[in-house]
Amino acid sequence: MAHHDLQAVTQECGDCPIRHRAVCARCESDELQRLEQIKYYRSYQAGQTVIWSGDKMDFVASVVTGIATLTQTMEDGRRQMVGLLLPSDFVGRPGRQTAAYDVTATTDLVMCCFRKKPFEDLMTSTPHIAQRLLEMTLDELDAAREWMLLLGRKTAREKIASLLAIIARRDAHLKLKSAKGSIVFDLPLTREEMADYLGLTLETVSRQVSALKRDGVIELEGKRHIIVPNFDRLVEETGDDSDGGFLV
Amino acid sequence: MAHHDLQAVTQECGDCPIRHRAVCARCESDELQRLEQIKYYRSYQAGQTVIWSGDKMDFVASVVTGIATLTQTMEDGRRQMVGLLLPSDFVGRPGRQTAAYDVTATTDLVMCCFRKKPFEDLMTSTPHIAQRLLEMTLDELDAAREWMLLLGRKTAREKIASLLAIIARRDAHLKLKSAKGSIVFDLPLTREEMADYLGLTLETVSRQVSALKRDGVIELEGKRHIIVPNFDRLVEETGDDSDGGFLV
DNA sequence: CGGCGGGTTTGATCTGTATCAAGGCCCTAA
DNA sequence: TTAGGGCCTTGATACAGATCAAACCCGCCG
Repeated sequence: MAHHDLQAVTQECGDCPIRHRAVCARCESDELQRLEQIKYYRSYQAGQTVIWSGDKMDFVASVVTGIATLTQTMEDGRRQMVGLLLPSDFVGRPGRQTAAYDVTATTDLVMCCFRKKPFEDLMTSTPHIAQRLLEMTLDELDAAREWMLLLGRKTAREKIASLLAIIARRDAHLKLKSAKGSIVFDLPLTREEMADYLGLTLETVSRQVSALKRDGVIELEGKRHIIVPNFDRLVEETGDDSDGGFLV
Repeated sequence: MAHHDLQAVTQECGDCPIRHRAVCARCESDELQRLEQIKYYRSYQAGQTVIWSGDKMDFVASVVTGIATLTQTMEDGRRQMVGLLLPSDFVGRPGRQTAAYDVTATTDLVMCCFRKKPFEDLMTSTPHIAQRLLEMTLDELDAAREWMLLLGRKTAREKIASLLAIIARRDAHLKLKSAKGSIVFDLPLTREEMADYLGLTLETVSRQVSALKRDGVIELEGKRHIIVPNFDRLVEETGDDSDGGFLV
């Protein structure tokens, strides 16, 4: 199960998701205790940069609320998003000194941080944490490979449909399903951020969103509020095997 | 250090690289002993499929010699390579039943396999293995993200240059440096495989290789033998920050 | 109320890469 | 020796998406 219901997490494990994601699955109370002792919180405003690529990064962290992105930028300014961090996702790499990517808050953001050194110590002494982190990293690697197929081989229309399906799917449980089974959600990204995610320009994103609307695949209320009347129809547009299209 | 010299590995740790990559770094003799007991070897001919996406996969493995690829294929036949496995790289995922990608031998290939169940048992009982695997997976994730930037934002010429630089770099220590500092190596991939790696068509790959040759960035002997007279010049063509261009 | 700015849409045009097609090179087998 | 088949190159053309440019929407502030 790639993503947990945030509410369930917080109910089960207190306010810090990493306790669930990284430990709780097989937790022992003294491990929790020790994590508890080294954690602290940081908040960021929408648009704020959490850390720049190349900067010293002396903590690892887990997203509590809000959304952050990992991006790479080329010298001439071309940008590619390489990670989209949702609540309970993990940032940072044990054993690395400096950040490899720009991390930016795209919404207001709260992260639960652990200073790197104590966290690494904890990791070597409590095997469950490394195992949990391994599982999470393997999930991320799978997601990255899915993303590579999208970037390398999908058309603009398929890319947009895929992104909408990903967003609809990942937090389907938080969203309203209207009586007749429509799925409704708000885009957490600007057109430009969508473009950076998909390897397109913002104009192309805008055009393809309009095209999907014109063709009745989605409906729009304002710029950000999306209604998907028929999820299967959307999945057909992604180019993916349809059976991957389960909705939790 | 992302890749180890295969010879050093085999000298140090016997004939099975995973012993080094997954364990040796902090090894204890009884762990080695137990890995030893569950390992076995499999060989494949160039072009042979190791496993199809969706097939049952009851082992994990490590490449001993040769090269394998991970690819994803869409229903209509579009293909994207999502992994390039070199000696000492790891395949398979503890905790997953079925293969997520097609695995293909692009050269003759020898893999060192471990049946999944005993390997998982070993993993839960010896923390070093999970930690080693975590490091390796994080390296792969970094590589995947680099690859995403390439697929999403680089031009065809930059993609080709990047791939050549990656190949040149990864096994620089195996290759001849001629007197005046040229780097020389053989492409392990066909034009079509390069295209699947880069999200291009084989015609575009061919044209851009010719263009780099015409512009003196590389020299060709036959179709596969590459001479890079000036590595820094090649790196300039990749679009990457130059300081990433260290040559081990 | 009016102006302003960020995010967005839409139009016109350009261009890099795909597509379609032909031919070359080299190895192997008859 | 020739024939066949991978693999690769090159040319002509088509087209998806980029680029350049203008205008829209809407919330905010003076």
